[in-house]
Amino acid sequence: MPNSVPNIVIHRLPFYLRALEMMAENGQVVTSSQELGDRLGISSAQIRKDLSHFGEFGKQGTGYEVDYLRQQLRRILKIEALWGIAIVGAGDLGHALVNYAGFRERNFLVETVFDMDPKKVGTPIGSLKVEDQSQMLQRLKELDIKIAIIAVPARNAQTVAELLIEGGVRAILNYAPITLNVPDEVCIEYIDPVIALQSMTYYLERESMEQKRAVSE
Amino acid sequence: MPNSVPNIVIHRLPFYLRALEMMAENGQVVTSSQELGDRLGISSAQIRKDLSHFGEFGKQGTGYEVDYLRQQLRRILKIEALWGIAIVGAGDLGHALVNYAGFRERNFLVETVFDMDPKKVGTPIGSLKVEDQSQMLQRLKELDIKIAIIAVPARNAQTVAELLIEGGVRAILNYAPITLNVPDEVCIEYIDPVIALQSMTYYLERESMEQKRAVSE
DNA sequence: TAGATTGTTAATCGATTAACAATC
DNA sequence: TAGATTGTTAATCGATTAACAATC
Repeated sequence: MPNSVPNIVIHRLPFYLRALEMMAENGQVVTSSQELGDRLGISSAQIRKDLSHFGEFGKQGTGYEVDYLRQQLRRILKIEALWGIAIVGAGDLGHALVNYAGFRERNFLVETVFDMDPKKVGTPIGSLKVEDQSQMLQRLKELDIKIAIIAVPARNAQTVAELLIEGGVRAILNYAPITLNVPDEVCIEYIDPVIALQSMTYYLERESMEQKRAVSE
Repeated sequence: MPNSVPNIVIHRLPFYLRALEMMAENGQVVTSSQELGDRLGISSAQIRKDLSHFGEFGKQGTGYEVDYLRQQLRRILKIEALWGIAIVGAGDLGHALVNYAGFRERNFLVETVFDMDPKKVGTPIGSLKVEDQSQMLQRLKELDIKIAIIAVPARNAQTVAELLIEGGVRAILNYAPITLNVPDEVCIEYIDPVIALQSMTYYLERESMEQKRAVSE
């Protein structure tokens, strides 16, 4: 794949888009790499460089039209049309995810939610009903689902991932606190709040006299 | 700050730790940079290099003692003792976070949860009661809270962040879909599932005949 | 025209990796 | 001893930034 765009650039584009969406909401018509950079804590040069991988979207002297750049970024990220997603795991987290309005607002539609616990199967969450995980393979194919979110305990996550992939899923957002093994052609992203906290405590000082007692093991 | 460890290295350490915790659970006594790397999809050289910023933890010929390296990483990340955290926002997400057992298991204790909605104040979540956001400043100081999680709508997030910082918070995990402006000395990490999804769709193909219709604006 | 800002180049900076002596 | 694996060096690779001609 010659001249492929660096992954790190792709990961910044959604942040550019998010800032542009907000500007558009506020009725702002044009912006500049300088302004975007200030908002996002990124240099203006980096923003121009990143965008230059995909074409020329601005005008010298004036900057970028918010609406146009927003449309272009949506096209580049392939999020102009709706993507259906499946959620696996109907615990507290699964519930919160199914009910999260931000997916629909930003063109992702939660089409189905699965759980392996017979007591949960059939119970309603929002407008959906929890489906049986044993039917997952078949249902994923029926619905032509390409994106899934894993919200099951760590010990089940690898098995679930394999089942998802067998069912045709090509992008996985994994909330289980474990690194998964997936083929190269499958995209995977991780969300683990504890990992995020742990990389901040490094920078904190333990200053208080009375340290809180550690959990005994 | 001479010779400071790159931020990207700090961000990998929690993943090393998470893998080691799992090995320890399985009763594994020693590991190698090779094995850790294979598990995490990272080169063995990178793992050795990362660790070398902090000292020598292995033995030539045999590798690393799982338990020892785990202890050292906990010390480096300053997570040997318990950290108290506050959660702001008692919606679906706030609920899921307060009830998430993974915090306690990994040495973070949710000490309090706030909301600005009078109807939510006083209601129980797990063993906590939702507190009034107007009391937040005072309560943060009383409890000596250094770490907080923002789980409020985007439009309120900046104000909440400023209040948290005024209350002494030095590390913020922000779930609101907006980039926040905080002073240099405050750590901030972001979790936005939609951003994670959007950087995966770039790599997906729109192959199906019938594209799902986009949301109209 | 004067001022502003883009897109792009080249230089700089930083991170990753290959390789290997040291040594368990 | 032979095999394995560390910690570290130097080379490579890639990303960021400064600077500026082009031009709106």
